[in-house]
Amino acid sequence: MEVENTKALYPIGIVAELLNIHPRTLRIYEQEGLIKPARRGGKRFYSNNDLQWLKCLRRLLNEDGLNIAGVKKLLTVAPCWEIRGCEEFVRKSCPAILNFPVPCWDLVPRACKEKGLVCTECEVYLKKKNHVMMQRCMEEKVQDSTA
DNA sequence: ATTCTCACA
DNA sequence: TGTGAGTA
Repeated sequence: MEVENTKALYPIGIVAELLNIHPRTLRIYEQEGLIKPARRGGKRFYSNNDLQWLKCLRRLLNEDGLNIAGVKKLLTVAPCWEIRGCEEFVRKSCPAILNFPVPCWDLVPRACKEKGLVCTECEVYLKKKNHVMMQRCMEEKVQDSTA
């Protein structure tokens, strides 16, 4: 049965235990804008989508040689909906990438625009590349590194 | 019992 | 990144 993956259910302690990530680290990820857990009464609560994203983030950070800055960059240049041509109603119910710090549908390729530069090819290339990376990452079966 | 923020190593 | 302090 498909429950709401967007519902914030887990407090930071549970998430930390489930993913073996120090609470401090989780807070830093949030501080860096890489994750946006819900807030209830000043407390953080993560959804299943958040967990999935965290697993993906972990892989990006630990295995794919990316750092926080790198992941941030990735997120700023990956308007997947534009690449896939998703309708608005599709975007709003996208199960994979949903609880991102910045909703994917709000992302706008701005790197070049701000500079008044028009490197369309480069932009498209990056978007596709990022899209593929994100898709693969989110789809991957994550093996808990429960050491 | 838990989490929060902040400072410090 | 991880810990300890002092709260809420």
